[in-house]
Amino acid sequence: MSEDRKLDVLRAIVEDYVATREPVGSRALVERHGLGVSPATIRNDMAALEEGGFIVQPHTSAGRVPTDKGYRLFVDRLSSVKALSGAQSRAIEDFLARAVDLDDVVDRAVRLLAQLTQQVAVVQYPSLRRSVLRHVELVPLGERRLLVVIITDNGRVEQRTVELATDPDLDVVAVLRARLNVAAVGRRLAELNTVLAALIDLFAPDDAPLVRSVVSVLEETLAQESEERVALGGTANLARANGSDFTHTLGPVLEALEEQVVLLRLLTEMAEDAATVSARIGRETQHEGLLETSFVTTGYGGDGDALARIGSIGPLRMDYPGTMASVRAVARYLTRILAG
Amino acid sequence: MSEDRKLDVLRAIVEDYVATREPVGSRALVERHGLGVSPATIRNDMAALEEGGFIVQPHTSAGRVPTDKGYRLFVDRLSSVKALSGAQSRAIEDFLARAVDLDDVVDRAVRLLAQLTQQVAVVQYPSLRRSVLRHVELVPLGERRLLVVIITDNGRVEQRTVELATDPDLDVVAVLRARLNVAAVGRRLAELNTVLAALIDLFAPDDAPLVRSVVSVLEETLAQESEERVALGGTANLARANGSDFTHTLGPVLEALEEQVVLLRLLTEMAEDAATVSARIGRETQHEGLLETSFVTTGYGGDGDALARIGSIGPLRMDYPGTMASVRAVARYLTRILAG
DNA sequence: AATTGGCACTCCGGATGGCTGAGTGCTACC
DNA sequence: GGTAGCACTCAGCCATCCGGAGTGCCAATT
Repeated sequence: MSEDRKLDVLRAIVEDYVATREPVGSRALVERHGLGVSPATIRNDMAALEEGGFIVQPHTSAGRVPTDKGYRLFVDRLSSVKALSGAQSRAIEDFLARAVDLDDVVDRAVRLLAQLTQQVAVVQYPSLRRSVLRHVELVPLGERRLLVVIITDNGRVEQRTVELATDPDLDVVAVLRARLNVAAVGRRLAELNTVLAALIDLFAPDDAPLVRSVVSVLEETLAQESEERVALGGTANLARANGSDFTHTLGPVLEALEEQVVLLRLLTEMAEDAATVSARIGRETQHEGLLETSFVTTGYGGDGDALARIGSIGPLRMDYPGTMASVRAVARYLTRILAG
Repeated sequence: MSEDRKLDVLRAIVEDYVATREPVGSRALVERHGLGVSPATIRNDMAALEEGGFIVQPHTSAGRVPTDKGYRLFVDRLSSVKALSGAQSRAIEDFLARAVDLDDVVDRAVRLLAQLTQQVAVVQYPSLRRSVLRHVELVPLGERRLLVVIITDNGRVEQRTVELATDPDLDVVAVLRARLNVAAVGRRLAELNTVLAALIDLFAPDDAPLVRSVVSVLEETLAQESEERVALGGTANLARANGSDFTHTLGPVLEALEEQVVLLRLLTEMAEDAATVSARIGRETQHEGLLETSFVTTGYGGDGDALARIGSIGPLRMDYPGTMASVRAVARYLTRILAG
């Protein structure tokens, strides 16, 4: 009973099950794949695989179905990421390039990935903390209010209004704007706190309240944005007439998807993974609602370490190589667009 | 056979069916509501109602179920909008008041309404065209790019970058910024086009390309924003373990919800309705996927005519009075927050 | 003319039972 | 180790049956 063949059998089971959504038996296996042995032999191998926890039978005398562990082995050792066709690549790039602003880029990426994988797409907004400040703008709004606009190098714009005790002195605002920009532009937002603190001392005591307000709003915004946002799309694919994978377990899945916290936790965890394209399979997601679900993600927007992540969520029996290919492709073009 | 009793019967059928999700028969009807007549009498009334197209039986010898037309009559003549408890009102106001910016307000409103109605909530972003310009900011970004930021009185911020042929002259940018603000601030965005056109002639021919670029970006943004965006929440409520209303027709509904165009069309149509809280019931939505669905909306943010709309989507057999109450309540507080 | 009681009729939904076919595990054999 | 054969298991399907809820209609009552 060769080890190699056992792995071949597992691969074949995964592929067939993904394709047909039916438990796969020994006969079908030898017929559809060119393994040069008899069903009985395969049965022995399957018994061993079941022993190892890679496959199970839904009931006595049915075919076998991969377990989480089986898919995991498949992903880690038995599959390689497909390449997309040239036409597809061009279509992706083209579609993303039409975006008018960052929100639009994210929106398009979500729709695109949902379309490509026929699953749920998730795109995390580029992290404020890791991006580089390009400009800070202060706009007096009258009524003792000041608008603070933060612009980063990847096109993200964040705004807050500050309520002041008195109408601001326009000259002071101008000076503050200038100093802020000199001191902070070109720095990563994460390292901004120290720079900002030093700034306060440069102003006359009379102006301190204004400066302090603005600085604290900036700090708050940065702190708050460590809890990031994600965009979601393609939820309809979960219920697709075609693939009736969930039908009844669908509620919990939708609930999990609405809880951004859950997605964000997973995304952050996966950022630590060694592999460039990383996967969480079934119970690996550590979340009740996602038990029958896998999540494939990769980073984007980074030179070196990524700005944020993009991913696709689908049934346990998803087309892993295909999904990984799509996710990686969209991430690449996304990176290119944001850099350009 | 009194007309009044027939209507009472219809109301009772709707209420019972909404409560139990089971076709309701003549016996149950006389028992649960204090109609002082016998089941046989009710049967006659029901026959008449069926004749009129207000109810149907799913199959011979089952109870009756309201039709779209039946619900419509119920909504128009047989129900009145419930009032919310004081505690509920305070909770709503409180929750919305914590928002930090416009996006957050919208986000909170969606979550709140989804929670209140246990259905899908839809909030349209306040229209740019109807709001008043508060400030335009121009930020040179280097590399021949200029960021244009548009700020409206209700806190919405829109930004675009402009690609230029040459690096802009900073003095010209400053002048342009000043003139833009003088000319445009305080006006509704919809009337901006004419104002902007006049502006170009004030500049020297050398600067015309710059001015022209900025102006055309502004115009584009306004034009583009007539197709607005909506925020969605509570989709998980559709598949709630509790209410298995769709189970199998759920796919098309999710698809429809993802198509913002569909929702926007409905919202715009409903803005024309006379009633303050307006409803589209079943086929009235004119959309395949929403056949088994009703959509209850109302405007918000307006003094007089509304800035945008907010609404709730649920099964045909939703609690109309309750939903209408929640929608109206959230809209009111939303209006208050945006005005403040 | 409206209401009511009675009655025959319809039909859904769940329960029961038999059959089939796919698939397995095992054992004996190469 | 690989293979062939065989007995066994069990989900899924179909057909049948039955009870109950609910109706429509008619004749009797007020």
